[in-house]
Amino acid sequence: MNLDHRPAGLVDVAAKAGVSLSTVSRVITGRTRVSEKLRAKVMAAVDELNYRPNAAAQMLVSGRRSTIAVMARNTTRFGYAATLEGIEEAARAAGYVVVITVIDSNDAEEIDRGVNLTLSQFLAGAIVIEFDEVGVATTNALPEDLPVVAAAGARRRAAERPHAYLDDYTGGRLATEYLLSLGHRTVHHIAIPATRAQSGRAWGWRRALQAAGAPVPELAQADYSPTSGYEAALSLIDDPDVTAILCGNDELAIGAARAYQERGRRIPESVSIVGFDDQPFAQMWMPSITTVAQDFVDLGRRTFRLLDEWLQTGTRPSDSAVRPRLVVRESAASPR
Amino acid sequence: MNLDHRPAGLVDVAAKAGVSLSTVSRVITGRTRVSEKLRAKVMAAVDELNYRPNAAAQMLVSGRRSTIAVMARNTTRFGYAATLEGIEEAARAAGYVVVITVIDSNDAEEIDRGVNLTLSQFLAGAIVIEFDEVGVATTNALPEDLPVVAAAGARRRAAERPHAYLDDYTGGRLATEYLLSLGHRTVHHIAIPATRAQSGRAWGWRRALQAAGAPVPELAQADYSPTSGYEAALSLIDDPDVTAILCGNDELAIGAARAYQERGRRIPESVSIVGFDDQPFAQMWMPSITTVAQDFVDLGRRTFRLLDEWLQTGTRPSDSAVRPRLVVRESAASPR
DNA sequence: TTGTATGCGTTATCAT
DNA sequence: ATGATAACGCATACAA
Repeated sequence: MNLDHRPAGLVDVAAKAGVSLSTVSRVITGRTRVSEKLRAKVMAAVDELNYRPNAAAQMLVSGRRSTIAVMARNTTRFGYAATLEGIEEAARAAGYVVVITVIDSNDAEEIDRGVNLTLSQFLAGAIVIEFDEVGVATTNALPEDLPVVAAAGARRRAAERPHAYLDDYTGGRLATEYLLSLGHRTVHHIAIPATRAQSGRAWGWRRALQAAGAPVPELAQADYSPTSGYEAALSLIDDPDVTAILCGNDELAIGAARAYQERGRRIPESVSIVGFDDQPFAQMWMPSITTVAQDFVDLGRRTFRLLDEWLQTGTRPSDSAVRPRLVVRESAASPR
Repeated sequence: MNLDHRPAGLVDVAAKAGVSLSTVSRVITGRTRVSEKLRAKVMAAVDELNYRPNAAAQMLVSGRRSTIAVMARNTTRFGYAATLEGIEEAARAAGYVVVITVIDSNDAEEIDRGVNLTLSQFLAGAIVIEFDEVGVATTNALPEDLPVVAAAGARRRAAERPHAYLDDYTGGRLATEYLLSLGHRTVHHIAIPATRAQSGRAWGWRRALQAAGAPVPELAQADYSPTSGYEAALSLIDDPDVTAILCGNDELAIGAARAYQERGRRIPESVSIVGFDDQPFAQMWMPSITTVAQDFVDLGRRTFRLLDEWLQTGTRPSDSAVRPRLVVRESAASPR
């Protein structure tokens, strides 16, 4: 039958059902009443021809945009992936389709390519996962007139764009205060990369130390990987003053833990280690890792809600914070 | 100036540049030669008006589809996330945009909702991450006339769709043979869920055992999480015949390792444990986990290439396998 | 090389 | 309640 491969259109359905094109359109969209009789005929034709509306045409004429873009540097690391999950889930529930673009590097040209590819879509809005500098640069590269919200790893003071954020400043304080309350003289910090001079968690760590009148050690910079936590720990391991380490994420904490354990140092007897994020392996580790839980999936949902609110009401939404929670497990205890 | 918020169109640019609409179209698409003089004027107008082509209109008229859909049950677990990464990377390089839809459950209605949402896009093709039964069901729910390829966790004999797959049958054999060669009388298996009666790796495990004339123990069924590996190990832990365990993934291996170590059983002295996937934590565990490395990112790339080939040539591509590799570390050794 | 005219599949505005 | 018809923004065959 259908010899040429062009998919059936409204006209084809109309012809087969013996009604006008606009009647078919009406039963498809369902916005206007149509007699039961015709509706049935149309549905039959739709089924038979296996008709699917052409999204491009619909968008063109209606101007209705139903896809949102998510831009991120990474999609596999725990925090990023979980945030994406939250966004996708909320977006799908609201009838939006999600296109994802990863921007691998901070190179301006690279960013431009990604932005252009994404913008070639007919977008309702965009969400940037702004856990790193690439994210920040991406947000800045996006046009002013597109509704853009960010999922951020920390609060931004003077952000031009609305954002939902993890209150990791508070998380950093919480963890540090906990360690101090255990009797540690001070707390060292192995830090993840930050979008600013220092991450929110590093900031909270510093504040808590200062507030307690404790010395503020120089922080050890790492990236996100267990290996880098391992190496950072090696630089601390011979220092007898190091009795407690707050790590910027659980990967670092696990890497650091391994560095100590390999050398025969027991945790928490010899050093206390606290992580960040509460990712699945944290509680499986031996000893299980005390950590600051951050609900990334919720962050993703909130971020989408911000965007949705903007699109619905037309007014810029205000920022939204997700609170961290200290999860006490086995890797931290009183010194000695 | 631009009081009403309608974005600039080809007409606006043409007016401002003082040329015809089609000239503008030509410089935008770049498919036809335009004099340098006019091209410059047009570009200036484009810049000034900040013109962006309307993707919907372009698609409608050209019929060119440039977005592909990825459907998956999950996007955060290691294998899924890494596969998605590979797909996205390859697709972006080829100029495609990726929309992602997660199908949370095996419920037919749920699947239909996801499929319809996705298909409402103007798709060039779709990729299903078929690591589980939901993936299989999703593939089946997709229309025949849409180019669909699958990224599978194992080879499918009579698959209706082209697919790239992890040759985890071979991986299972490799790991089992290795354990046997170490001197173990047999190897137990803690299995991940499978899309068929048993996973490819379970099949390879069984075959290797049979080929060696070793007894084939009943397998312990688990899901994907460390916790379930922990629990499965608990059911094995009192059996003195269990000297070697092959786990369906590294999460299970780590969970199982913890179960033994918690009870004071040393690894590999007391039991050998081998994992699957080689995810980042495998080498951080103490002892580091011997595992079968699977390159999920490569799987993603290959899957996209299959689809791309199909779209370019118009002919169904043939399947593509990614080979596993045994990574020997510390968690397996000769018994006693 | 450049401009004019037509049509892509749909929704929305008119009549009827 | 239903049917004609005019946009929507762009690419392209054709004319100049």
